[in-house]
Amino acid sequence: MAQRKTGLKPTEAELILLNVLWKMGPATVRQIHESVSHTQKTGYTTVLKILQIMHEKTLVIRDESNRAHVYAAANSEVHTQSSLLKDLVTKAFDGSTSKLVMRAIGNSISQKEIDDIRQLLNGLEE
Amino acid sequence: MAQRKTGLKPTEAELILLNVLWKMGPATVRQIHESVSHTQKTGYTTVLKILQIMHEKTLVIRDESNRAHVYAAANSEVHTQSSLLKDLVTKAFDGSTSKLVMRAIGNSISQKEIDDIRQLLNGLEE
DNA sequence: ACTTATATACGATAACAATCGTATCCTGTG
DNA sequence: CACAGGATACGATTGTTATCGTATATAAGT
Repeated sequence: MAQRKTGLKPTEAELILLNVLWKMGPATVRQIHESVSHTQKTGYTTVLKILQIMHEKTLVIRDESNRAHVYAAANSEVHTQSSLLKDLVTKAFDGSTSKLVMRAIGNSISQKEIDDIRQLLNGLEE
Repeated sequence: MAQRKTGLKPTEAELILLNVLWKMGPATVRQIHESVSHTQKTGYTTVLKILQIMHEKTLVIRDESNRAHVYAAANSEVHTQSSLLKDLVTKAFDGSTSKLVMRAIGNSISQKEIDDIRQLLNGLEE
């Protein structure tokens, strides 16, 4: 029931690694594992394996010119965020972005965040 | 790497069934399957099985007083939506709700939706 | 050249998700 | 009361995710 073809959604663990790559930029497995091990207790080869799988899925690209391969996210953070949001909108919000937005806002949000959003709305209108 | 204890996230298939229950209210397996089979080609016993699992996970409650058990969502749509959003915010938006909101709005949204959101922001401010 | 440290590759495993087939169990009707 | 229709229960199967252990390869010192 999951799509394998186009528009593949990163799994839980994959998303964690992508976040690291977006923050750090291209990095070796060792660097990625180092970074991730602050919060996760996952082993080195596990991270390696996940990255290899992500490579097959083309979620990351890698430079193999050096012995220690250098991995980088294949898609931008923005692109991936949009994709995940779109997925959630269709599956849990009846396809309505505004429903999602209003639910998100309703949850809890600061005055500054409200201002930021209003600002964005103004910018959108022309 | 998934939490089993509290705050359990419905899976793909489970979310589809929850959506049906939210729309229809309490329903039997047959009714649910009927409704879902318009868009999914899933079998009757599959739906039954998923509902049984959801019952174990307490995602649904059921009334067994009649032969055909009557299932109902254990949590409200709003509650579940909020929970899913919170999950996504922490995993893909660095914990920032406004980042998520702005990304969602940036995606594509109609004038009416913009108005709706602005309305809500105004209401929030006192 | 040998050894050591470090990389990747590969295969196995356990948990979970999704899907059914089959068995079993009511229950209303003739 | 027997039985046919329809409901739940119970595995079994397949695919995916996450996790490692072990094997193998390679580069750098000594």
